[in-house]
Amino acid sequence: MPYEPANIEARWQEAWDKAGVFTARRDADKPKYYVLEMFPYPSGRIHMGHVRNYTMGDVVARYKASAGFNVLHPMGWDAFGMPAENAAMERGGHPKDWTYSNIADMRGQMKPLGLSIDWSREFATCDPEYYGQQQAMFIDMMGKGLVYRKNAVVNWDPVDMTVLANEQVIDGKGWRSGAAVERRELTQWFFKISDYSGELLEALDGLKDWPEKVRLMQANWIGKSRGLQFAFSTVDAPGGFDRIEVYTTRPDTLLGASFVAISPDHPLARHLERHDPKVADFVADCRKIGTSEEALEKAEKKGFDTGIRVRHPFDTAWEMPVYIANFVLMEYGTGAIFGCPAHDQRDFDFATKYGLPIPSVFIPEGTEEATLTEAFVPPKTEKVRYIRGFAGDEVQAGAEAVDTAIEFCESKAVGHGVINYRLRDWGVSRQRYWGCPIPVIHCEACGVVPEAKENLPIELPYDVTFDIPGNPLDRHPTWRNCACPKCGAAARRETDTMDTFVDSSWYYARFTSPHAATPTDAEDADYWMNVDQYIGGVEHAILHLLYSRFFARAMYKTGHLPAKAIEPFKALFTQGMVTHETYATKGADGRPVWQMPEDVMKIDSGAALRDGTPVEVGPIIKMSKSKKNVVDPMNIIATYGADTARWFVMSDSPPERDVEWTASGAEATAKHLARVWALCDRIGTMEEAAGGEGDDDLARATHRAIADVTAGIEGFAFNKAIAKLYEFTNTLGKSKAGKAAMSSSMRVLAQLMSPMVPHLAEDIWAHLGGIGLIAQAPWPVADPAMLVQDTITLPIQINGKRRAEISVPADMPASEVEKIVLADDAVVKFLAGQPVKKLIVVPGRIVNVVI
RNA sequence: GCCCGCGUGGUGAAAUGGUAGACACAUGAGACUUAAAAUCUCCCGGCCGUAUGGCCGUGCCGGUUCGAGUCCGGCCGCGGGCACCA
Repeated sequence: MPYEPANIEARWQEAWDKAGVFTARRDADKPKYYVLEMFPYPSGRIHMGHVRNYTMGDVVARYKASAGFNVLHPMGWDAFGMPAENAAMERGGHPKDWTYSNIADMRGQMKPLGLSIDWSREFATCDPEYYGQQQAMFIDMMGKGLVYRKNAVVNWDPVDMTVLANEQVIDGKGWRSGAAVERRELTQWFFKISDYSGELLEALDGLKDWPEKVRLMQANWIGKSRGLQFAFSTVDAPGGFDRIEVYTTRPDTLLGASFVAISPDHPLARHLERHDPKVADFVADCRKIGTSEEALEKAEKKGFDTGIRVRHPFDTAWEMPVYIANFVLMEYGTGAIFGCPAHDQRDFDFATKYGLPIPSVFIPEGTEEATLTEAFVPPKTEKVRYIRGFAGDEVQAGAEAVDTAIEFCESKAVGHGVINYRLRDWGVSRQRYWGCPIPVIHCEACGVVPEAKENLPIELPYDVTFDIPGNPLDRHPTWRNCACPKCGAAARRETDTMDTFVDSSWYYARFTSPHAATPTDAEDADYWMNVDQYIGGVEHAILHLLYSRFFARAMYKTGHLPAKAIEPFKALFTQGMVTHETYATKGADGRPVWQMPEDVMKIDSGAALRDGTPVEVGPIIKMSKSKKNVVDPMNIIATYGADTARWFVMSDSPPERDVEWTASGAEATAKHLARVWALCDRIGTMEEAAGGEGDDDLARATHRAIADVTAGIEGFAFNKAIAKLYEFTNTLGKSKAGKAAMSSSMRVLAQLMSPMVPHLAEDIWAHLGGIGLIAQAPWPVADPAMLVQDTITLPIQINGKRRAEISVPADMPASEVEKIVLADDAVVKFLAGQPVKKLIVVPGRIVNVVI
């Protein structure tokens, strides 16, 4: 019988459906296990990153179910966002129709993968049922003081008259219009995530099952620092600005100050801007840089001397200039800094550019003061000699010096020590249609008031068009005009929608009770939370995961989650990305036009489109819609079957590492699975009495395989689990054991393979007399007695180089091993009579003879 | 620019500080076949050598250690994130 995946896969998927194997129900008698993969954006096509992500989750879900857990494994759609509006603008149609049709397409592509998903819990974030509950929570959060409004800057395209995302700003120009982008200030909605800065940081220590690197990245993002806040008194400053407050994390370098720099958005800069055209020019120039931190940091550092001077707090005769500088952020600290060029490279460059002094505060121990060619910035733990210190020992580490400097300044009433966080409040306003409407009403009499809950959901109106840029909600009078829920007077609805990160910050909680009339159901949330294993791309290491951690706390505060769920993800696994080469042709304006891999042909001189247009082959980067370097897994499934696609993405590459997609290899996987099936077929037709040689060896190999594969799956080392499965398959194929032993081992092989290739595994199971569905059979357990080895091979090193090896009983004491080693022919020959200085025996591992 | 990660054969990779290259892919050689495909077997880091074997080898430079792919310091290259991409 040949291996026919198309045939068996459909059959087993039907069998699972019929038996309702994956429908999750609360069951107090079983331990629960909630496994979740980051839900996809419904672009319309699944890509290899999805296949990798969801297969990984499926392996865990199927394994845990076999191991006796009551598993919840849901799926949904992160369905709001810009691509739907872009599609509407480019091709016509409606974002809602586009999105739901994409969801239907993608569901149709995912189902053949045979994932053990409880599809009865599926929802999309653009379902009014979902976003209505999100609006209810927004209102609850307003009630708890977690929501506020303030001014914030956005990228403004003056030609298209629309707000641009950072991604839509390319080299300071709008992606469609090509117009120079301006910064514009708008009143926007914010979540007070900064209330939780300290807690979100400290709680990272408790996330033992998160990757260290993610915790580090989050810690750095929150950016706790201790420093000194103090004021410089000004000379020749306008009225009301007799002091400039600054914050510094290096108060120990106060005597190395050479200038003060304020943000272009600092109140003093704003004041000067109104009165001095030259300041206005400079500030306007600063505002041409995009709003992203990356753009600011990469921009040429520029300053404008305001002519205002400040007095040094320790010496009123010492005056320093005040610059407006494009690299000072208004959002961090006080929006003003003092520059210490000797010990900060950016300040050094600035001082060099504007001819400012560069006095050293400390120098390396054992050296003399010298003219610096770059800033001297040793680690804060390194001891240095303070030549312009004012507190503490002459020789001390930066960290101590900061503490003593703060103490000293406090005692002299020059400022006070403060804890500062880099984390900013979360701006959630988006001036776009395809998002969750912010459920707020602007009333002339009552001001800004939350919508009444009984009016929820505030649904998006369908009758909108995208022929004019801008937010269609703004120009939709019947939707916009409403009654004030407080006084009943005519009022206007908020037209901002929420950041799509809000949608993805609580979907995991909604899955526990996807159709509840409140955001969550207390009993369901209590039973299923937390997510035991969360799996997704490392690119979400900071924003999505931090926002989710905040949102879970906000949901606890508003009574929508139990206290135990404030850290919603018990364990996190960040899979590597699926990468691919990028391809671009040159557009009319010289900017790159990205091309799909399937449209590109490799030719001798490089690559080209089918019509011969030359294509530039770009860097290998994360597959992304915007760069079009995506590959369609559907043809792999059509040609070889889902099991081949699943096995292939799990084999070879470790799951946390990036993998570059290449077409080769899928065929080899299909061949292997066919070999496994052929082996099963052969065993099925064996004579009962045949063979019988080495039954015990096969049993040992089987238990070894159970132990190794189980360890591989538990440890997220799927590639190693698969290598062990290859090894075991080869052993089984060569075995001369009898039918009963072969058959039993083959069924174990099928079980061990079942998380990866569930359809083939079911078929083998059924073929060799397994009872019921393999999906419901208990996971095999290795007998420890079958794993012990009697003799082991010990390599012998001489001076760290391998020279010989010996075979000894596994439990031989070290003293015995030493004797055998020293008597070994090869060792004696190598020693050539030289005395042995040291003999290291690492039991069960290695012997090293030092001469 | 700042934060984080990664770098091992032709390729994907493996290796609690303990025999570098398990397990695969590709190439090559062979068996079967009239032939091809399929299947099976063998070789497969480099150099020297008939071989036992020897020397070199985990991006580069240095350090710790009896022993370093693994730990530490400094570089180089690539990737991720940088708050309005999802």
